[in-house]
Amino acid sequence: MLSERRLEVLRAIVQDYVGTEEPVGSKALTERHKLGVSPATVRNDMAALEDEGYIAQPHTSAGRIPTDKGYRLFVDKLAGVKPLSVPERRAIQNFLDGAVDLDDVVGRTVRLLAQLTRQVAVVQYPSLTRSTVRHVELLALAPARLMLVLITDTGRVEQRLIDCQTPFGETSLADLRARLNSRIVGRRFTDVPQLVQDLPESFEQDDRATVSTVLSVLLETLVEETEERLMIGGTANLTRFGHDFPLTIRPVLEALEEHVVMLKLLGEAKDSGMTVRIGHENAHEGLTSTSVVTVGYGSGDEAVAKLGVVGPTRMDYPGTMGAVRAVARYVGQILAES
Amino acid sequence: MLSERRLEVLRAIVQDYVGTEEPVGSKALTERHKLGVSPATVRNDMAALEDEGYIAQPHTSAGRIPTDKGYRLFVDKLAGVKPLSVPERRAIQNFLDGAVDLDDVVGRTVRLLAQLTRQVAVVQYPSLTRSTVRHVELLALAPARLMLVLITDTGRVEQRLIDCQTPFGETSLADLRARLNSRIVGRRFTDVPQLVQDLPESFEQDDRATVSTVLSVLLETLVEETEERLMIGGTANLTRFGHDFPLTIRPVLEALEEHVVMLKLLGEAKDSGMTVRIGHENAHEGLTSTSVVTVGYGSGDEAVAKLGVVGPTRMDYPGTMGAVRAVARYVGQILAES
DNA sequence: TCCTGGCACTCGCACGGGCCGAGTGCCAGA
DNA sequence: TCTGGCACTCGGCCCGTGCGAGTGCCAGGA
Repeated sequence: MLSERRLEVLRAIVQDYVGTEEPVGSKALTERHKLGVSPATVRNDMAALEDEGYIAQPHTSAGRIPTDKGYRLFVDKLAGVKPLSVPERRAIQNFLDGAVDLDDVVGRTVRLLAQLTRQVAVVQYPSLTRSTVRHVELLALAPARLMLVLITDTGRVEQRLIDCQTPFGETSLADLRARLNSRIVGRRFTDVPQLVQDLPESFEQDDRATVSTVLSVLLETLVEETEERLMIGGTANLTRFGHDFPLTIRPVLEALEEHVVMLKLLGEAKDSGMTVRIGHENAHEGLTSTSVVTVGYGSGDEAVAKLGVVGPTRMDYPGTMGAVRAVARYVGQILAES
Repeated sequence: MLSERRLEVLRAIVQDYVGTEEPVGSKALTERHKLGVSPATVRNDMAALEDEGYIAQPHTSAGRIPTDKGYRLFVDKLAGVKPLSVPERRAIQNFLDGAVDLDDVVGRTVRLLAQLTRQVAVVQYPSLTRSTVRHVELLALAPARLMLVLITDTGRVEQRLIDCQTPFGETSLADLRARLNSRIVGRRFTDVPQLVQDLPESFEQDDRATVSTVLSVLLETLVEETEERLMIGGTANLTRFGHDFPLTIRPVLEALEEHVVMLKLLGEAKDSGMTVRIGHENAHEGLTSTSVVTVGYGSGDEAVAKLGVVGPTRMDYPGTMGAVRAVARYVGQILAES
């Protein structure tokens, strides 16, 4: 177990390195922090910390920098979450209050997070897995061509074109529309499949094929709808990443563009509370030199989606965590109001 | 006026520089291109080209690189549009054919363009100013609560909730729906206002207020719908930009994130035909070291939106223009089919 | 008039040596 | 267990040098 002072040394190293972006040596440490001991003592402590794998030397005769493991210890034991200042909180609220619809809320949140943390912001759209069906509409565009319109309780609308093999009569259409709506309106997406399972059987032989087609398109649409979307912003902040540019940020940009990757990343985080994944803790290869801070947000007590930031492992963890948490809270409030 | 050969020299310089990314000298030029003259002659030509401002030397005793003006001449007079190969065309078609809805079409287009050109792709959603109404649906969610669903010929769907002061009967609703559709289906957004102007008068006194409300929401939606959106992708390609990294790409990333800026940029381009803006020809400051190749696309002969790529001024113009044009054509086809 | 070969010149860049200094590990003493 | 001292390491910086690509100019020839 590390002594109290050694932890203090580690904290000082992390803080200094985050501030200066340069390896920190024993002498500089004693000058900037009131550790109450001499550089020589600090050197011994540093050697111990290095043995344990918390810090490392880029090259002999250079200062130390924290390892992923070092940051992990820092985040878990040494750092708190730095609350935002009152003006910052007020600014967040003002900025988010101006949003007019869901897209706008998410867009503003992304910009806000990116600006506050000076890092890349990732905001997931509220998930629809818990959504319900508000209405299903079926329109005949042509004798053998239907349009299916699905309206969700979150206000989203999806439409699909359906080509049928055989023409579908107006009365059959009205019938199907009515039966569909009476069965699934107000029900959750996940419940729909079994609710409509036996529907084709109750139709005339001639219409069954078409009904089945319509149902399969409907189920497909529901599945697609529950697919999660996200918005990303602040990528320009990647330019403040490090010195060895192209190599570092290229994979990050690539990962960010693959929304699937990012969604998986968010999915791996805890549903409630804040998650910090540091460097190699991130499964995706392109993100092993980044840290990801995420938190769930929601209109009630349940988290409906997640948001967070992606930045260099050398980031200001307390400040970032504070900003992420604060933004998540305010977004939750906004969603609850609307 | 520049002689034929000097133009040829300029073309050779542009081609070599685009290929190697290094200043090109007179000797290398004569070796790689069959100019039929000696390096000394080429040197004289280069001096003349430099006097005219078409090429420049990064430093004395280095080769020449084209200036923005040089690229401009190259694009206008010396370069054609390089058609894509048959396999490439087939790949485009296959890739785009898999799209299920408008978002998917745009998303696939962005990825395709980014991959083909290895640059940043920008695709504007089909603008609705020239769009026509495919269908309007009115649903009663509650006695005094309606939902308006607007479907456009480009496949976009918008919905709005409408709270009425007085309940609106099912028959009136069906009536309004039918009359609305018969008047505006197939008509342009811009024509809709005058087409529905006198509609309230033909309804019972009791229903007029509601009809007016519905109409005003519809018109509002049409206006909002014409607001333009865009999707951007392939930003990872920025890492292949140049040598002096952070400074170059930071402003570009910032400009790309400001969709307003990009929309303005697209708006400045010609509506029909291809537009190439080189370096300082771009009004936005962050993009003065980039070239932007854009072209309109649409389902018919009219362009409904634009797409293009943003890359370094040192780009393969013929190839890029070919890819942009081809993608625009196929996207147009896809939109026309659906 | 235009092209060509030749020649002297310029200058960026890569290479190598030497110096400096920050930082280290170790050790003996308090 | 902490401290001061000391020798050592090694990366970064500065500088001088040599190389070579590239240039401009000029005189001669088609």
